[in-house]
Amino acid sequence: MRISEMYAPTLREVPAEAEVISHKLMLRAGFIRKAAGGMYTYLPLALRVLKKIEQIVREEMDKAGAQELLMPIVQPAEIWQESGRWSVYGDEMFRLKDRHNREFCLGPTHEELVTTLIRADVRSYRQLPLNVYQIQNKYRDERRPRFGLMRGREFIMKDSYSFDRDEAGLDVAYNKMYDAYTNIFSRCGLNFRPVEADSGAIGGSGSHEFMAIADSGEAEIVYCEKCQYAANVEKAELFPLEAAAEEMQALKEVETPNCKTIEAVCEFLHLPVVKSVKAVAFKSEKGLILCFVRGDHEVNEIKVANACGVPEVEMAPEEMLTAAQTVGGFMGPVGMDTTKTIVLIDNTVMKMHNVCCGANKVGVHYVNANPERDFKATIVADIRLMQEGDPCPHCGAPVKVARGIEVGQVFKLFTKYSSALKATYLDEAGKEQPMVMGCYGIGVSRTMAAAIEQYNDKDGIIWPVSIAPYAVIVVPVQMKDAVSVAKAEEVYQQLCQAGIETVIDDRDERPGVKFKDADLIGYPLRVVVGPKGLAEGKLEVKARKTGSVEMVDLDSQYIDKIKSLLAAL
RNA sequence: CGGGGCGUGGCUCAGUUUGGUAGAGCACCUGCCUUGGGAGCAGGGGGUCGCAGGUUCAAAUCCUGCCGCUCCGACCA
Repeated sequence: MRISEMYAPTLREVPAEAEVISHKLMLRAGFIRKAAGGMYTYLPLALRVLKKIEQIVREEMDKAGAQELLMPIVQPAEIWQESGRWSVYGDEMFRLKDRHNREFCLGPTHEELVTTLIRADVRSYRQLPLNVYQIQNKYRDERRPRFGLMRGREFIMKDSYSFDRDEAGLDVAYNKMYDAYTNIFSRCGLNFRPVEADSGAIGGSGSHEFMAIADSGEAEIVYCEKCQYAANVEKAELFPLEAAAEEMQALKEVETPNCKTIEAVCEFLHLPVVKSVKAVAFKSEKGLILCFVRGDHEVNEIKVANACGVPEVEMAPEEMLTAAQTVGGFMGPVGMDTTKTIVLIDNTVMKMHNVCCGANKVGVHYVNANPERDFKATIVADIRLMQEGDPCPHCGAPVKVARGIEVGQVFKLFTKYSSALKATYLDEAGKEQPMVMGCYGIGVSRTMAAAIEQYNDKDGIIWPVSIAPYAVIVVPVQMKDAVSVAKAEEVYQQLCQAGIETVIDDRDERPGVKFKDADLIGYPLRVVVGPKGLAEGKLEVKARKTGSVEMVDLDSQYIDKIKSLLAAL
């Protein structure tokens, strides 16, 4: 490819709309252009990267026994009504009608379509197991698309679905996908980590997310350096913390005027924050949920929802609360009617002694409150958010916290969709059984963005060789020097013939312009051909990643030398 | 959906407070010159100032409504 002919318009300045580094660099380096909020055109360079990633995905999926197919993006409403998700999905689904006024949606995911596909064709246990996948655009009308390709309304996804006779079969399929994903992200050069993820209403030990480690990631993960434990904070389980034994003191009301935060109360009463209990109120389909955690802990909303058996919770609006509750800091568990309101107490709180908590009166707290004697729970559960330094649930060592970009997820669906959509098979006994399903997703376009988030510097992108749009750029540096221009052309041709994906910057531009563009786009190797090097019979080969420059003799071995330099990256 | 910010040539932005001939840099075109890290000079093309109303002799500028983008929050198979 000749740069003079390539459609890759680079920008000197960053468009104002971009916030994260991958978005800025993809715009500046001529990889993407925005068509609408959360929707982007992939220019030729980006498409090459996406195809590289897709190829890796295909190879690993095929190796794991999955078969590629392609389902329509536009899906009929009926199957979504049948699964019950037509109404559940809400505004996040792009909906449309055809000329006959029939309803459709743009597929946000394909469980319904694939399940109705398979149920029509698979009747016998002899046809199982089956694992199918596709790579196509998905559509989710996000409330807040952001960060360029990291959270778009249209994005490229590899989604696959496994169908098995039973849970043992599902485990096999799941583990194959887990391994395939590990191979895929390793081959893409990502710094990633599989973490345990929340599996919501379906429950079980049924989900892992593959997180590309990046500060710009939207997800928070915890991990243990001693054992291999790693989890999304939403999921991370916590055992109750034991508090040292103490003799119970008499419950006492104290005036705490103007103390609106737990820190203020504790300071006023000269108590450590770990001796206090704070409250957080949520709204759910089961009504008000009052949660209590230790003063220095945070509530994990996902755990709250799971503990109460509701699909989701949100912060309670003021009108659901009393004055003492909303004025702040004065809500407490003592005296609550646990049959009328859901009082959800963190398991650590139930181990505490002589604690300070709100007295449900403005300006008043209790001290020396004790669980069981002074307050009870409707539900006791682990509802707090794991924090840095909390004990690892596997080995007890203090955990670390990091941020990640979710580039893939593997999920055991069990019979959620096969039951709803009646996807059954006949077993050996001729008995009808629901298929046991798993689903597995990879955000292909997001993986490209994640790679840039991980590999960049002040000059631009630094592509891992495996997914770089081209491996090598040849730069004739003195366009007036016909000898070196001709030599550059020859080198370019020979590298192409050797099967190395190469471009030549044949533009009549000054060297600085070419170098800046090459750095910005992030070709792994840059081969400069100029009078200086040629005088000594050498090429100047610079690695984008390390910045190291090597003078390579322009002899019969130079292509092998360049190949080995590429392999070393 | 709640709260903030912003919409002026392809890009980055000034001009809006205090109404009076639409600007700069970059990019683009022509020529000269230059060539190892985004050169220089000269000339040139390109903008219904987001849209629609309103006030005014006169609106990028003031008023009203709408749209879009963006940030924070909420939300997220």
